[in-house]
Amino acid sequence: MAETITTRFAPSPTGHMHIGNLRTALYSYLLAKAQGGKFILRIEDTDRERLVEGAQEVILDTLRMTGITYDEGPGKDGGHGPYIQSERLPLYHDYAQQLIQSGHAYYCFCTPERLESLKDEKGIGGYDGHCRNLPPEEVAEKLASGMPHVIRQKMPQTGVTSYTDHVYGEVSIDNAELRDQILIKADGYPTYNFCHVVDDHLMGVTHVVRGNEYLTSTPKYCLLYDAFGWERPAYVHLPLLMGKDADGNVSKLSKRHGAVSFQDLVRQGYLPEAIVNYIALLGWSPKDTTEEFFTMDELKKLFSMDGLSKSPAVFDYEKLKWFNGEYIKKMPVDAYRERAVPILEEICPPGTDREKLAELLRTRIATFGEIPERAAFAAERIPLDESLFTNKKNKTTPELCREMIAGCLPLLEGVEQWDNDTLFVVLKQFAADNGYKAGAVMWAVRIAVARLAVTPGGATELMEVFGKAETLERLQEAVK
RNA sequence: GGCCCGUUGGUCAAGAGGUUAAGACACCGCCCUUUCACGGCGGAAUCAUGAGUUCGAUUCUCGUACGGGUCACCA
Repeated sequence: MAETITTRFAPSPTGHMHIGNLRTALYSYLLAKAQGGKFILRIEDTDRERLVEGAQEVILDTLRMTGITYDEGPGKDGGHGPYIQSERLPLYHDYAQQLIQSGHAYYCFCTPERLESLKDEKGIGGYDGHCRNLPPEEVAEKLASGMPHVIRQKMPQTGVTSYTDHVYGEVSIDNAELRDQILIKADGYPTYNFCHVVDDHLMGVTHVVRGNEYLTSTPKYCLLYDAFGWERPAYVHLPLLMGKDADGNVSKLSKRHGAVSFQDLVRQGYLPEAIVNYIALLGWSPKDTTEEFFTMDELKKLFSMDGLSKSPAVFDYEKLKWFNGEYIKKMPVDAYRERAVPILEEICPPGTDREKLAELLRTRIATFGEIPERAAFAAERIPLDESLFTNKKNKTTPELCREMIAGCLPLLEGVEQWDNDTLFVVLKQFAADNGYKAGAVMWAVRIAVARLAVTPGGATELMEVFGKAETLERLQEAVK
């Protein structure tokens, strides 16, 4: 049997799902699934100060909405639980003790103040190893007296630590660069640096997929594996997602670049499928195809590590919008109506044909969030700006427009079958009978009805949306 | 600042020694057309830079520049 792989997604419950995190989850999931492997979800809630209520739900909801399903995780024990780090505390302490026994870790009693004094004016400066070689008696004494302490990893002070990343190749760091990082904090909780290593090993994770901000700290984790005598996992570091600010500067994607959480994007009217499709292509590209549209199932078949890019990718909201617009066009009619019509029902007067309007809007919106704005002209009669009547191509003027509208009004009043096709025939005939250009009549009527230069449909389509009564009132208002 | 990583059009990107250097978004033009949109067609636009290796470098090597990441009792 072929060797099976296991990946994981290990988010912190921060209350929102950053889009970069989501992409990490996606790639991690896809990597496992592309090879028939296992995907684990683990909650890393060891930062007690940043705990947010309900945050775990946000994570679970996001995964459910995007179709990223885990084989093991909270509520789905696969024999490696619990999957929430705060419920695994004794484990970490046992392993930390093991490291102290073997001389790979030690107690440190330095105060936060002393640590702070070690930093330079730019806030840079690491631990100096002050407690590295405390006499055992002193340690025992301080421990017995209940003095606050942390446990630090003892780094080698010479030599080089290297590992091979699947994206970036060999990465080497001088051990002298490594500081004695904290494994167990003063509050008894482990740091990410420590517990993720313990958990990944215990849970059988074979491939660690994460953002490239961990690229240079990975040697420290490798050293931990070595200290325990555990086999190091394969590392797959992902290029970062960047945002571009108004000045054109790029940096790690954050709130200042716009909506960056999955929840925000959904709230703005983006479809999960579109978001997934777009971010799948940010930092990865499929082989042998220029295709842009992929379902999760297709991605699962296509994903492979050699399609991963090394360079950071700028998140382009324009392209996301385009994807979303395409997904909206592809939605089944019923699903689309279910989302669009309620929005229109809230803002448009009762006589409006909301379903028709929704249909007209469909090819013109990129997100559902645009609907209220695009339909505002139907929500209420905006004042008519006479200058809109002037149109070069159709050679119309306000005077001519009023004349044409006044002329066709009686005809329209007699129309029984109030729909686009009928109205179009009637107005076209009216134009022909009176020596007007059809385009000119359409222009006049559309402007008079919508009071907008750009509308989500032609004159007669809008007339159908407004209904007979509202249309006639709007037209009469225009020639008064 | 030290260390690490990266650099193909405005953006996402394919290509990995010899190519007219794909494709997509955005942009521009034309067509379709009762406006806009959709759709169709076309266009402009890229290998950061210097040196080396080579018959030949976008592709390999080194330097430079620029960009990013990281140096927490955060993950």
